[in-house]
Amino acid sequence: MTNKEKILKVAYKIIYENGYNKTSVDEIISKAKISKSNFYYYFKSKESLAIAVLDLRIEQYVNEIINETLTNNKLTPLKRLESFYNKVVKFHKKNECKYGCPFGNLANELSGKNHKFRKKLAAFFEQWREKIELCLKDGIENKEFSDKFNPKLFSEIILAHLEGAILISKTYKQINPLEKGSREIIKLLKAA
Amino acid sequence: MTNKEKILKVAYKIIYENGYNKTSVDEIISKAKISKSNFYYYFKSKESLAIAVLDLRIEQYVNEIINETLTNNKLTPLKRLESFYNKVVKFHKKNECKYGCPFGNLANELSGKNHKFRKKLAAFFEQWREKIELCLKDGIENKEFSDKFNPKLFSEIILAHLEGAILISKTYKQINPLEKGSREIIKLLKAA
DNA sequence: TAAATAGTACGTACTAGTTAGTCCTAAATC
DNA sequence: GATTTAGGACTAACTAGTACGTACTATTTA
Repeated sequence: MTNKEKILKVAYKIIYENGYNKTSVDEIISKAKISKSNFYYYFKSKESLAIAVLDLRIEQYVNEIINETLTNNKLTPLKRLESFYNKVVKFHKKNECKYGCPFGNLANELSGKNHKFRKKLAAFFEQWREKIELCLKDGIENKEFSDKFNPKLFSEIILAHLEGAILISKTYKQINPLEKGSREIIKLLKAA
Repeated sequence: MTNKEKILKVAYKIIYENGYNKTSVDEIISKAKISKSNFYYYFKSKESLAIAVLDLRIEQYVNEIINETLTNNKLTPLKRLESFYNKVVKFHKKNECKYGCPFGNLANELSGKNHKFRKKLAAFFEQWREKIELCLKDGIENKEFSDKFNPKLFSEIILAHLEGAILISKTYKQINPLEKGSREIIKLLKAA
């Protein structure tokens, strides 16, 4: 692993667990076991590192979560949505709900003050929502989902609910709000 | 206004707008125009001030928002929920969606690392959810809402959706996700 | 030989919190 | 009635620590 990769790997974890502001360059270089000059050889600032880390996370999330579930046309739309929720629930269970959503956290912390982060996160949320919308459309078409839902509006609700449920699960330190809430939403979609 | 009240007033605003970690005692005393020693005369730490501010916010939110809308039995359950959403939407419109939910923000920032804040926020969320649940129950009883919804489960969804929608509205800098999402949820509840 | 890496000391800014003491009022004492 | 005392409200100056980022020298590696 190159030193640049080490930095990214360490920062990827710390920024998620502690947030951007609470992550220090000193902590990153100490955990990555590299020198500070080496850090600034690869990244011109803490912010530019965090942007790189966010890009990485988005890329991985799209490849490993979204493309495997929501846009996986080996599955029926219902199964896509179920497997999506299952993956998300599994992830947060593994973390004991401690850390919240990697994107929601940054959006909350930074989007009020930092335009760069805000725009990147807004674009990602929108991309994500579109995948949900497509899944809903397909599901309505093949009659797995009730046709009384407006796919665009309901995709917004699903995404917002997901972000809120992850936050509340983190606050309660219980998976229930996320797990039961998502199950209920699927039930709702199926109901005719 | 006493100096203690000045501190609370200034901190109330700054902590909401900038978060706990990004709010410094120096900024508070500078804006409140008091000395640092005077600050520590009234509050033993920055944290204890923030707890006091949170208590104040919860009290005000219960009195001015929840009791005026969700548990206002001069209104029908449907009107209660509608007026609740209207107040929330109005609040965030006024802020240009910039600052998010005062409680969600703190939950996001602190509940992973600070037990005191986490417990207080979890208790408040639960209290809030119960009011929504009651409103739903009443609405099902008087047939304004469809009886196919489990009030407890759906109150969890409403609260989670609200928190998520506020966050996404903040990220997009647009009221749409919150405003249209909440309207859609009410439509859903009414549908038979 | 040029890119990559280490080490380390700094500079500047900011942070939470402390110290030691002043000012003033009101009650207690002589 | 004059003097002492107690204590609440308040202040300026300071401490000790952390943060990001830079400077500079020196070594390793491809």
